[in-house]
Amino acid sequence: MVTGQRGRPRSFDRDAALDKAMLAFWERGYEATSIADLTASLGISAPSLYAAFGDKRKLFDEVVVVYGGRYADFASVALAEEPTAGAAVARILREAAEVYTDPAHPRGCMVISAAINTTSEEVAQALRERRNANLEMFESRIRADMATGALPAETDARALARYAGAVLQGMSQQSRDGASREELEAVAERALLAWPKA
Amino acid sequence: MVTGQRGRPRSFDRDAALDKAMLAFWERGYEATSIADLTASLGISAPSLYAAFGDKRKLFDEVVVVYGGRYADFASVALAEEPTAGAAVARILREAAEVYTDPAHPRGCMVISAAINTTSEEVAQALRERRNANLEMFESRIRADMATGALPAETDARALARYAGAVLQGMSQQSRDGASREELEAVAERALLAWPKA
DNA sequence: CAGATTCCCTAGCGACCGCTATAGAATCTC
DNA sequence: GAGATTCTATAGCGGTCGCTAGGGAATCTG
Repeated sequence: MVTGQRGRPRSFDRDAALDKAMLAFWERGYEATSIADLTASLGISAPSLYAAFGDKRKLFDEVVVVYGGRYADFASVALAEEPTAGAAVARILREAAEVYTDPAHPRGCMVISAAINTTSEEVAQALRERRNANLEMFESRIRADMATGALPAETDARALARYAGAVLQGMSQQSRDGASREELEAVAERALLAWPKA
Repeated sequence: MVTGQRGRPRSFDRDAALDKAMLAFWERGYEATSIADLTASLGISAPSLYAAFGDKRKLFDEVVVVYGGRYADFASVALAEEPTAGAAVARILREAAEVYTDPAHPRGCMVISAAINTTSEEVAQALRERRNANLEMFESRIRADMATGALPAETDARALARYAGAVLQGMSQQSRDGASREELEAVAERALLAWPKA
């Protein structure tokens, strides 16, 4: 006996709705995106949204997971695939210039911009921890290079990781302030000139 | 005949209240700072606030002016005083590391962080224009250096200005994410290594 | 088909938002 | 002193916030 779904089936595509919610949160941020905005964007009513996703906070948490897998993994992929931290950061900055200005979705990085100035400290903290986790990914990759000699042994790994993170965050802001892909690519190339030589 | 003030005099210091409002907006941003927050911080009731400052938006506009004069002028001062754009940017990044982490006030730059993700597009636009005006200040100073030969004639002035702005914005974000003054100073020194040689 | 189940939407809850009508308190001019 | 003026706070306006009760609609099982 196959346990088929009982009762009336959901009349909308949950994954498609999640995508629309992601675009809304990405564009306007967590707090400025109201439930009314979301129900309008997703084309469903509030009770359907709550039945499918729990509440606004849980919906946002799901959105962050989807976003991370689709638009933020390029960083950890580059860190894993490239032979050195420097090559990985170079690839990440160049890809960021492209992703942050892709007209297919809102500008910049959602993890960076969606929970600035929110009254919900929990949400702000969740994204802050994600950003700091990315910094630590950078840092440990830099330390690995220091061990192999790809970076000088006296490198300040934490400071170098912060530098990469700061450039990324700055590029995200610049993209939302109107910078073009070409301008961001020039920023990336400029920033890479400061990377320490082996 | 001196036209003395008629009627009951104001019972609070308007400038001191403006300072307190600045700290509140700086800490939490424009939208997340409610009138109730402000009346609590300033120690006055809502009608007194409205009588003295007009409305929330006008109060914020005044706050931005005060903030600009007290915490953001260091950039234009450096651009005017230092002999080259490079020297000015070096001074600005180093001073930013200090100002952004000064325990006497909230972290980071209010112009950068106070109107991200606001439903009031007017306020967001006002600060965005301020940021872009700063970029243009950088750019024209860079062009001046190109004219005197302090920078190569083929320098991409706009891209270089964007780079300086991106690093500043990134440092502001990093400071709000917990970076120490020393870490930001290291980021500044790292960033300066990418500045073009004459 | 009947009955159970699960979805859908309308309507509206209490809380907070920015803002203000109103009236009393304090200080001026005369 | 009287009266005009301008401050003060209480109390509350209409609107939006996140969220949900309640009842009808659609699809399941048997």
